[in-house]
Amino acid sequence: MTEAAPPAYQAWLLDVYAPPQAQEALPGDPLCVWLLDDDGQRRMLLACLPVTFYAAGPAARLRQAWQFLQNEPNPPRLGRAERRDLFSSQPLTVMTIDCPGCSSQARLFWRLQQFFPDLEFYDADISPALRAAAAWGVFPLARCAVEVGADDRLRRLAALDTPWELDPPPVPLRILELEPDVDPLHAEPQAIKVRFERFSYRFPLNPARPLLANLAALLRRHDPDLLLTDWGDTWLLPRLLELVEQCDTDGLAGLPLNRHPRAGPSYRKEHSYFSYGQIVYKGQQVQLLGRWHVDKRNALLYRDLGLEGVLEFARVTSLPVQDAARLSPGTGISTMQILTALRQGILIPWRKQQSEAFRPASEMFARDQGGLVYQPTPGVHTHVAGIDFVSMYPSLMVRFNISPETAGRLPPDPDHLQPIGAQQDEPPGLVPQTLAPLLEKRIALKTRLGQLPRWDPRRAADQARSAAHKWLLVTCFGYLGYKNARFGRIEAHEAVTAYGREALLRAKEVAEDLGCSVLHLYVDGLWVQHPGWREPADFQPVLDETVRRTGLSISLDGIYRWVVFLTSTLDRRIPVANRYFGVFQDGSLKVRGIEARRRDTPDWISETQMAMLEILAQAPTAEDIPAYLPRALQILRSALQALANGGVPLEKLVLKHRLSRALEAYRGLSPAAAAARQLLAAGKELKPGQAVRFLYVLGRPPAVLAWDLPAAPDPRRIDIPRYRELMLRAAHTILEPFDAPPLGSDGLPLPTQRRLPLPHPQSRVMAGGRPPALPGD
DNA sequence: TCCTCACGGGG
DNA sequence: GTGTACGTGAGGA
Repeated sequence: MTEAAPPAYQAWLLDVYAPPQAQEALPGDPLCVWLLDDDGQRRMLLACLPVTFYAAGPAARLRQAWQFLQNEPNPPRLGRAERRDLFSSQPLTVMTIDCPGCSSQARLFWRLQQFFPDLEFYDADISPALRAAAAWGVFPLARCAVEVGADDRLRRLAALDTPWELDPPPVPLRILELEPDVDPLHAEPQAIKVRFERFSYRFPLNPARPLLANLAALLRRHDPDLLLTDWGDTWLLPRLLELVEQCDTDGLAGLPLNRHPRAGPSYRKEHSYFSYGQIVYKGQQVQLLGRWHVDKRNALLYRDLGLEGVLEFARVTSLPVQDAARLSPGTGISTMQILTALRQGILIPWRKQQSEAFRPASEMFARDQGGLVYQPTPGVHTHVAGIDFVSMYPSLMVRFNISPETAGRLPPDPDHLQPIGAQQDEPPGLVPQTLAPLLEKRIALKTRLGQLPRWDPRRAADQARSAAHKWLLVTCFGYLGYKNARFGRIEAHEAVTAYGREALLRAKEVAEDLGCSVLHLYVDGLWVQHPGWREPADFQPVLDETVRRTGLSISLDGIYRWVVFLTSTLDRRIPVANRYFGVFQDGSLKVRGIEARRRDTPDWISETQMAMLEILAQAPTAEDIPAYLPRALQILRSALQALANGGVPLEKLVLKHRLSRALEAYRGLSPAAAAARQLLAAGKELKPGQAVRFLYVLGRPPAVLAWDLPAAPDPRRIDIPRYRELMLRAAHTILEPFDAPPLGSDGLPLPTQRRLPLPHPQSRVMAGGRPPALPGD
């Protein structure tokens, strides 16, 4: 960043942002653009990007706003124009407000909406990175052509590739990893560990001066693009900044965390928010300028996707890498829709005003049914294939052009589901346009994954990238029906589920027409049985014909050696839709809804239940299962013995619950709330969305002991009978379908009378209700 | 027997 | 800074 940039060259785009507030008054209101050159230089260039936003409302108010803006210190250029509003058929007349750059736009908009809160605003809250993405066609890590002017400012930036490349050139990023020697929530760290490539260092926290000097030297020497930390948001970086203050070294220059000159990191406060039907807790964040900070412990997306997935997420959404690692996938899909709208000149509402159009309640009930859920035939089944639609909901949106602006004109009933090749007489809407390339790339990635040999090093990266796409595709459906989404519309949401139900029913018809019986249907998947069929090729005609009749792609999840659909534990006559387990022909298990799949189940129980299932999975056919039951029971008995002897590590008995509300808001004293209170008394406050860990102990209910207390738990207090009960219940779940006799408290079969076989209900009820889960594929 | 609370899905 | 299902099962009163 010291040498002058050549007038024209190629580089990777690392980041785009507005200068920090203290430095806003740069001439021309430029953006900061970070580039990584081929010679390894990291360079910050300033770039001008004029932006326009819009206001609409009654003419008299707009005239007042016009006057107001003209009296501002640096008045923007004003005008009148017609623009397309996604939610109305007529173009909208708007006041255009041209600003020299993003910072002045943000300031003007802030002033304007304070004095004119009754006006509607469009394109008003778009981040600089998105503006740049729309104007220049660039995205994070894009390979770019760069032209630099005589004033050393960026004159032209243009992407040479697209986010849809399957094999983007690898970007030689420099990554410095930082972590304390112990979890700072449980102990006071004594040292900080640093890793860069194959070097690692360990610096004591005390005394602070040499620590800071060493870290500063490493930051200068390696100049990393990414600081990858453990607890960097909540502990490490705040602590380092404190030490900088205390030592009164050179201030920020003493520890160059930021690459941006003369700017400190920015903080975001901790908060809890609702996502995916549950409260999520996000700790305080420390964001850097000119380099990225990602706290592995506080970045949801990073935890799930890893670096490769996060980079892919940033590429396809255009979100800056540092944000991409931390945000939820819902933000990603929303960003992509905004970008599509920006590029097409569609107005982007500031706050969504549009709400669900009034409809009589009866009609709501009739239409808003969610995914189709069947009642499975309970018990053990063989010769069953699991068949799933591939990315069903996003595929429906693309194929049937379901989008907020097209939803009102959709055919009223789903009989219009047409086979492949059907003509679309409307241009694709905003949502399908946004999704189509994503779907295409995901399919291409998955196809390639299927062809890569197991040992191929590209597999891991492709898998992470494929997972990033899956997240985006899964959330786009929820966003369509979310009332606060900018481009959401409930009718579009309902159209998707209606088409989905129709497609699933057609698949069922196909299977039945070809002589199969259908054991179960679940939103985007079906389980079909044919006594004579064993090979994938046998079921292929069902797949092919379903593709023909629905126009959607479908895939064979696998053929089961056997699969068990469970009944309700409260009423043995009622099958439940989403509790089942089975073994594919290759011996791998598929397990849904039972204890081992639940996050709140103690590890000891999950592991024992899975170990028992692994034994049953060794049975070559369903008829052989009885011969394998004794070995499964043996596993159970040794687990119970270990429990009785104190041979189970206490951490394997820990239950985890996520707190859904503030502690005061709990009505009764649930086990989780009781444990959280113990922690509060010990000075550890948990916020909604954080998990509380606890053990069951002897005593009056709720007899729990919080796990993260300062004092180590006393093993003698463990409620052994209760854990035994939980374990027997989990064992029962998987053994009962095989008519295994009931178990005594020692895990031995009880010498009682034979039980009656399960009654099989003849009537299959199709339940409504929204799908409990969203099909990705 | 009622009420309250957390979980699922994906990989 | 962004998805407020809905059915099941467990725990407590």
